[in-house]
Amino acid sequence: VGLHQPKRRVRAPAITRHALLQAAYATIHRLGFQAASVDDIVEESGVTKGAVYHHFADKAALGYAVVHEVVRVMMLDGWLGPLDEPGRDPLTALQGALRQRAERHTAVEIKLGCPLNNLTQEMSTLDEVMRGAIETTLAAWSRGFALALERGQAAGTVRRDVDARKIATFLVAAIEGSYGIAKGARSRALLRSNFETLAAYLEGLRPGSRRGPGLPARGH
Amino acid sequence: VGLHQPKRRVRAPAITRHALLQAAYATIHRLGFQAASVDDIVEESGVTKGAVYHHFADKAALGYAVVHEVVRVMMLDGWLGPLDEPGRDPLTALQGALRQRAERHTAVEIKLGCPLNNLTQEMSTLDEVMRGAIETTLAAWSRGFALALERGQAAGTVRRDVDARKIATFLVAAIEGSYGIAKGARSRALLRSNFETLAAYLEGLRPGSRRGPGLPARGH
Amino acid sequence: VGLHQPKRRVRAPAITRHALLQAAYATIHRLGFQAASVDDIVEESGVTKGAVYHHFADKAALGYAVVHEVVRVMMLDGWLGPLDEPGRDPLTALQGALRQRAERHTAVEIKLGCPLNNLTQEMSTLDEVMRGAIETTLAAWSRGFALALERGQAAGTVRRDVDARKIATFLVAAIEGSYGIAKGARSRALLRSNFETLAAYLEGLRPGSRRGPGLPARGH
Amino acid sequence: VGLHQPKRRVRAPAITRHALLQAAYATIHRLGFQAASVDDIVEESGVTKGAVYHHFADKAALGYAVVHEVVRVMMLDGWLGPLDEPGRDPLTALQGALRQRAERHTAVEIKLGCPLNNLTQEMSTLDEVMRGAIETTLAAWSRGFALALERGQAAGTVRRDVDARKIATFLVAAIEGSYGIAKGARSRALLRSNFETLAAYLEGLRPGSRRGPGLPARGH
DNA sequence: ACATACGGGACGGCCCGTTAGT
DNA sequence: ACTAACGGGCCGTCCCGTATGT
Repeated sequence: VGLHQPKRRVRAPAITRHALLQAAYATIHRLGFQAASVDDIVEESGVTKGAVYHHFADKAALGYAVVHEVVRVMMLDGWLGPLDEPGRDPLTALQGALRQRAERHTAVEIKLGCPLNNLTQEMSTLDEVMRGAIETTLAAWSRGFALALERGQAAGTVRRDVDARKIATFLVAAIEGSYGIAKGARSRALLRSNFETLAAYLEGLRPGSRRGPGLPARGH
Repeated sequence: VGLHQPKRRVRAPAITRHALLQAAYATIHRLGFQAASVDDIVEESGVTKGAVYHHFADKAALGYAVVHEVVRVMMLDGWLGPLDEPGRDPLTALQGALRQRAERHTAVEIKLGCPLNNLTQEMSTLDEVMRGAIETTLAAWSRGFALALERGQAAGTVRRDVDARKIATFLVAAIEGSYGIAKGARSRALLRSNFETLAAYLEGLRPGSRRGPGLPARGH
Repeated sequence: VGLHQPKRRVRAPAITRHALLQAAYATIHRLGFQAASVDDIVEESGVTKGAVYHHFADKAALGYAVVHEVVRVMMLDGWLGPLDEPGRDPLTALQGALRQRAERHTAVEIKLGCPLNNLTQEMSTLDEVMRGAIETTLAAWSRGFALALERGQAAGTVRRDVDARKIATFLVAAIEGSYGIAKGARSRALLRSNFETLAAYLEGLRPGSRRGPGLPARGH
Repeated sequence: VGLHQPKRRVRAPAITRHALLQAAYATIHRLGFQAASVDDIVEESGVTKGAVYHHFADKAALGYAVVHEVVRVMMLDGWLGPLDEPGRDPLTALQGALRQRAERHTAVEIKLGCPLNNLTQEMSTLDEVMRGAIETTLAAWSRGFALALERGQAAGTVRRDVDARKIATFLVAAIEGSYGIAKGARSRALLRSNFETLAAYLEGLRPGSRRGPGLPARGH
């Protein structure tokens, strides 16, 4: 009785910090930023509160770091990564990504929604710094799409009479909106349907396309 | 001594309830559901906390009522109302609504985002009942779009080879996504751009359309 | 088991507030403002934390109220009250008060020191509002002494060639200093000695006094 | 990766200890003992927390050392030093010191008060060991005054019919009280006024003094 | 139908001290 | 001798809900 051995004491700041970021990311994704208490994150990460406030000035700073170091990387890797594969035109790559996404997500992921979108709606009016971090991520994402489309235009795989940047921001909005609606309806079918519609829309961006930007064919 | 007269005593339950709903809506729109404390709402409404818990079981119940009685009505009136005007085909009506929206919103409204979208992302994983209220609203909205498109198809103003319901849900997602992105970037220009892209997309749904569902023309 | 009846619920705001002020005064006197935790005060008063933050905005506001409503009244009643007795010249009254004070204080009171002096030294650099409350009290105290001395000068019981206000502030300083030193040395003898010296000093303020403001005679 | 050079490594224990004491003194003077966190002192001193707990057992021990090695020396040097000058009688020396003090202090020093007095009121009920350190300092100070007065009595420059020790403790109390009141009122004028009154009082201690222990003359 | 006093329970954020490491 | 990661605990604040009273 009374023998509760002291904690691990491993002295590995980088690992501790990383564990903290991951736990914070997961908890915030699950509960939202405000509902995720520091104690929740502490429990999830296995480190102590003292460590949290050693590595981060306050809960907000932890949140910023999560956006910059976890969410941003995750989003850009996930959506811009597929566009970098050589030998594939951007439209095909994007369509492939959309198709994969809807299926690959677990049920809970669909239920939890896109972490970036969640944070945007919850926090961007409450914390200007976090909004900045979010905006930076959104801008990088959109710019990645725009650059890919412009490369496609230069290579002749994307119609040249469209505004690549405008389409890029629309894509981001439509993707986030789809995640958002699917979260609200808790429905993978909805996410899939919207991603299909978006893929069809992309089809219309190909140079030869007659009827133009695709429309979802009748009868599912 | 001890003489400090109490607040107004106006025994008007309906008025009190209405004031409460409006104040709750405004405060939740401004701060989010969790950050909006009951005391905030009390202050905004001018009534007292006793009145709140007389009319509503708890803060959650107040939130549900806000979704059902304020947000839902506001959304459906705003987006489905224009479709009911006689003599206008649904596509033109929708394009008109999109054009108006981007301009009519005040700067703070753009900053605050769409209340329904905010609530969806913030709350639908935290409160299943509220998610239900949200889903109901989203479904009604989407169904309104679908019905209008189908009427258009029957009337010959909308192409018949497209899935009206699928397009309807896509429209809802794209609209909400656009509000969300614009909120994150705090940019009316972004909202306008996306709504223009969406309007162009709708253009492609007209029967005679050559190039198909419109694309944003080059050069701003 | 598990039957712990709810608290009293007496609904007597004035009494609650008074209990809070008294408990806060006592706890702050005992521990100092910073070391007196709100929980200490809650425990001492018997009310709950919710009640504290209903009656006072924060801990600081409670502290201000203690200064204004407890400490100030206590100091002014204690030191200026004796000067109001009719038929006694101010010097005699003051000398009497000094004599009584040193003896009447309990050992713990001497150990705890003068609450006003404690707060002055602990808090007046940390909280400007509290310093204001303290300064107000000190000024009222000093002014009370000055007015009494001036009345004495008018009545012929106090020498007219001295600056009453200057002497008044000196008396306040000497009294507070004596409490402070006695607290540091935890010695009633020291408090008594200094009050005697001060009483002798006052003797020299009488009109006829030859050798002038008294000095402590040799040989205790 | 992971390359971020540690702080200066200067292996100079005596210097480190001295820097720590000075920083602790300054920080405690500024904020009080309790409000001065170890991290504050660490930042002010430029050393690290490890160094603090290498040189001192805990925060309290650092505080004791500050009293013994900084505050005590400073007080005794400042007030007893002037009395050691050869060829000056103690009363004149003390009057000179009083005159100088009020003027020489910077505005912030007056605002911060006498460190010994601050510590006395804040800490002597909370920490018995620190109270001991304080009492020792006060006793030495008082004894220094008493010895000087007794030397004056032997030399014929101070009246022999007064109790030197009693006057000495009174002087200490009046000085500390004056600092305390001036701090509370944030007023140099008040400190000056009291020191003048005290100087006049000392005048009455001279052997030939007619009117006796001086009183502040009328008119400013 | 409403007003206000109040109960109780978290939560964010220090803050002191320890210890693995150099 | 000194650094910095970390442990654990407490404190002020706020917040939701209840209950008494009008």
